[in-house]
Amino acid sequence: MAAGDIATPRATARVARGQARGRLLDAAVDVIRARGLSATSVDDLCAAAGVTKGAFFHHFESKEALAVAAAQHWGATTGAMFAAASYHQGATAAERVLAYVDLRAESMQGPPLAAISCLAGTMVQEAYGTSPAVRDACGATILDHARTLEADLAEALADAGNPPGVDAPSLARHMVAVVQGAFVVAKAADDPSVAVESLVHLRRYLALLFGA
Amino acid sequence: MAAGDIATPRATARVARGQARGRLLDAAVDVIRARGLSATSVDDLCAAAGVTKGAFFHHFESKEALAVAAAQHWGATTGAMFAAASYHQGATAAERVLAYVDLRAESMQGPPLAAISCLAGTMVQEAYGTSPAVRDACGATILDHARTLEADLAEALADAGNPPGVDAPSLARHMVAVVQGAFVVAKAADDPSVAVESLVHLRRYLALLFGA
DNA sequence: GACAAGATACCGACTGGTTGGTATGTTTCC
DNA sequence: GGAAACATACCAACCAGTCGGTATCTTGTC
Repeated sequence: MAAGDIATPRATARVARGQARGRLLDAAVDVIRARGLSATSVDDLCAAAGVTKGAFFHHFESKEALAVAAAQHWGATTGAMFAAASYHQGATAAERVLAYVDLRAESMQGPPLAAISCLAGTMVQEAYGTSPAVRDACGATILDHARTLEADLAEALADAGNPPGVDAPSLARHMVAVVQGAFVVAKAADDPSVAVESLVHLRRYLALLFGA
Repeated sequence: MAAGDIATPRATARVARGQARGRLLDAAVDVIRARGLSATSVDDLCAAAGVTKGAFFHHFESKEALAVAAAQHWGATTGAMFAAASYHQGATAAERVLAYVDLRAESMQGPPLAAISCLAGTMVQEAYGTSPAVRDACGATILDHARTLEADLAEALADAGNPPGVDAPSLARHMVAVVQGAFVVAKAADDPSVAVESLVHLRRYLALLFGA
């Protein structure tokens, strides 16, 4: 651009320098969650992020590397959200666990169906047979989240006299399994309310365990 | 081939005439379950079925049409299997429901992880944002299966005095949700035993509902 | 604080391979 | 002999990834 030119706006909206990586990760979460990993092209991602292909491959060495980073980004984002949530303020462990289930149920009621899904859960099924790196990243995200539930579960079970055959780690994994399954049947029925119904059953199961 | 030539064996194994459609459907179930729909190419499917591309597009007008047919084929195959299963012979409705859960748990223990998944559940997540026809076919398969559980559930709940807030249709959908979620976390953990654990929790929930 | 020099961030045309799909020819069965 | 069931060659679009180049920032030196 010569010295005296007026600032010429670009035809395509472009993004400020230094933001490409973050915008690509955010766009990846949105687009991959809605359309799946292999149905999403690198060009799709670039268009959604307002970034060029050059920027994409400057920050990520491959589409697979972006997927791994997106899974970790998803885990960090949602992890921070759950860590800051108010369900931790319940007086008893059982109350905190049930409030967590309520929170998850609430978050399934507002947004459109395409948005109420888990990036890690969606990608782990797709990547299981094709990309060990993506599978590992998604698996770690899901199991890390399950682990954050274990302490309250162990305490709540102890308060209930430790019902035989029930342990906190497997119960935590069951809780995330129900959430993931709820996403699947919600898409099957094309109706978020069936996901909420499933969480109501999960809540009842937990209440029965804690109350008995 | 001139008249007089000896029967020349083909380099690639080819399949008897009239079997192409069935072999393609079977191959689709296997390959798509393992690698996902959009990661599976038409050529992959043809190779797995021992069939040429000409045969593929003779029987299916598009890859999407094959996916729809595969979802229906999956529903018919598994539907027949469950209809013929021995869990229907339980004396009480509660016993039949619990025996169904046991059957599903057993079927998660033998085969390799890639094989213990649901075609419809895997595809519905992937196709939700890209192909309404595939989504509908998968959704119908999943919800049809849930409906086959409703009669026993309604009877078992009635035997238990109809616990308040619990209805058979939503409980049936919850059961299939847990199964679908179990598949997801099994892949996340790369370990089928976490899927079985989840079914144990489902069984306990049902037993608590029926016994109270 | 000016300036050279290297490093980082980004651009976009291009490429080789793959994809879903087609056009047309051949075989088999009734 | 005609229709259904294939087979083969082919195509245009798309895809992940490359590469030579440019713009901006950082750092060391005086």
